Amino acid sequence: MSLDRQPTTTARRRVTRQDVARLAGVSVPVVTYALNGGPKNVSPATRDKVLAAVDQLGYRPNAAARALRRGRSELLGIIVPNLANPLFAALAHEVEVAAGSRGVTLIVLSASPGEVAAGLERLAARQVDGVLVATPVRSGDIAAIEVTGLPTVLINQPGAIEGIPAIGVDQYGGARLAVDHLVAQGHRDIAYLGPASGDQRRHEGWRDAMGAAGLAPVRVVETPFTREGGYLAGRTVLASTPRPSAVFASSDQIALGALRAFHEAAIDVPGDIAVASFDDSPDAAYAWPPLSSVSQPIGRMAREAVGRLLDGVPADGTPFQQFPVELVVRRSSVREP
Amino acid sequence: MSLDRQPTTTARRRVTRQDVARLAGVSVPVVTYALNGGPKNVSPATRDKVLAAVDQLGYRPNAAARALRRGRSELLGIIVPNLANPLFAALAHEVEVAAGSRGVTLIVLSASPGEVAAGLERLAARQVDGVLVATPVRSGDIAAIEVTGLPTVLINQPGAIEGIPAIGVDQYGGARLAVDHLVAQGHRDIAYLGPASGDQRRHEGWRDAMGAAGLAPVRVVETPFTREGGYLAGRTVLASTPRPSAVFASSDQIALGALRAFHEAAIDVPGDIAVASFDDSPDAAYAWPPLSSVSQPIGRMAREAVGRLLDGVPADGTPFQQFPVELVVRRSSVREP
DNA sequence: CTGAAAGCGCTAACAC
DNA sequence: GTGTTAGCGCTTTCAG
Repeated sequence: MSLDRQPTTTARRRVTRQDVARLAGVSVPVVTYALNGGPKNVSPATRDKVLAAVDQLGYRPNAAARALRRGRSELLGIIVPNLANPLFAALAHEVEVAAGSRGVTLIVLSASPGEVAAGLERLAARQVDGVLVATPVRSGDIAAIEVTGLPTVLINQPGAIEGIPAIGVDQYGGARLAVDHLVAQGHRDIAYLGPASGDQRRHEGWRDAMGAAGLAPVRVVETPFTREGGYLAGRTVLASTPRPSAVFASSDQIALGALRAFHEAAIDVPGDIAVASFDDSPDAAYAWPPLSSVSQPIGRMAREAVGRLLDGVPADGTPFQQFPVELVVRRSSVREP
Repeated sequence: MSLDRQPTTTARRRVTRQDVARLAGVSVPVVTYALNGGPKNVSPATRDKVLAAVDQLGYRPNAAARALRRGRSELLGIIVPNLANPLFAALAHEVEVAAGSRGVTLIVLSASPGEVAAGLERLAARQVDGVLVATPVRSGDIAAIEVTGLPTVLINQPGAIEGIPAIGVDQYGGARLAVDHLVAQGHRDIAYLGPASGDQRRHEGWRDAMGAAGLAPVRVVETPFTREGGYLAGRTVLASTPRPSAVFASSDQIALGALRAFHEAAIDVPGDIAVASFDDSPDAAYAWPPLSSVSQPIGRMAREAVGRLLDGVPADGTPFQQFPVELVVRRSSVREP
């Protein structure tokens, strides 16, 4: 008899729509209508009563129940290679903000290229409404995307793959921009630091920019997109004879690593070696010297991706939605910035 | 009559335990038992049948339904001030990995100090099993933590607050470590760069280290924990007369900004000004010169936090679980590293 | 404008 | 070892 007492001031345990309905003196569905602006209208008076009850009880709707019933979770997932990489941290941050402003919550998953499919499975089980994949996908992952049936947008990839929509920049054009700039600074011997096999548009951009300037694209130092890799690549560059007068690093992380190698060897940048790179991640401006880098409009891309995932792909949408890049010139590539 | 046909090879739309049970020729609960190692045992033969059916249909359990039923979501939340800050990116990454290895998924929320309570509400609505709060909490947030009733662990805070358990390092001791080191290098005039009002243990550590060395702790340049703030603080330091011979930056981000200001003014580090800082975030080692910094065992703290959230606080646990810090000495504070 | 009833997919008693 | 039953909290027909 004392079991179903309802406290009048504060909530004790889990408060449900039941409790709110009881306190407001209405039925459960009416609470839904009032709260959701639901499928039905509610008289202002009832609405106020409900809202008051919600307030008084500290009622908080149960997202799991709602997701189960509606089949949508208001959850978005993002798969990144590594959140500790400033570029992906910035991307995740922008996506989180964009999603949050629409009442949607973000799940972050770290997954290296081999783990993308597994990540998609986990997100699908979570009933997310859509997924943003920033880890480079392999062919097997495309199958996983299709199997899960999740709305998916690729980002930070060379382009759309087998019909999966993608958002990104013209990586080839961006790389040419950077290398053209180095050429314009008078450099004739420009090394490429980065991945060189597979679908590497930045590598191709370097190669063609060199070719277009009548230069031989022969200096390639292969390295993954990491600071550590960049450091080793930088040392390799220093060990080569003759030393190139400039390097194009295919990511800021690589450039940062190379910069460290150059500093340790007391090589002046840009005096002895000029450096340009790609991504313009937040740390590029605070490197020393500040890095000239090809900037991607991460914020805009994040908002667009969230929009596409939540509102559906525009019917007339091209599979690959391309955003403009811009070369931000800083000290690392010019004497007088 | 053709409506309930079940495809024999691949799943078409949403596959449920129903479908699996039907195909395996068992009842629904048995599927649960087999999949979960459930409350009941299942004969190996049945188990195999079930697993085969799961495989064949591409069945994926619905996490929303499970969460609704069990009252646990296998979801953890983390609230950070800004994911774009490398320290918090590293923290979130470690937490994600630790959670993932236990089958738990991570929700990331960016929230500045004023938004923590709102973030907690959102996470509570999501039925998360626990929350890690890395954004500095204010008194009002404690109430929110209590109202939501969520298992919460504070991290990156001065200590436990009003009984909310916390994980972290001895910020005061870490700061003293860094400043003592600068003193040992012969510096007598060491400026403090960072927040100085409120509960700022790092500031106190600097002050007391100075006092212990018989030096006057008079040089304070207030700045928030950002690169931009550090840059301005660095310029302020350069404008002061006489110029201090060393600075203790209360975070790496501040140090990075100051470093930039010093470079722009062609001030040699550590020759003209030595620098030491706090956090040892991933970018500290790749700054130039590499930053001497007080290192926090982020990975260990992340794993511990996840453990506490998932397994409950050990009964004998102290409210503030302290991890050791370590000063990593790099070039920024010594002539010969 | 409001209410009664059904069910989303899963798990946990409780039988058999 | 396996099946039956009930219900988590919410939304949605469908009646009134």
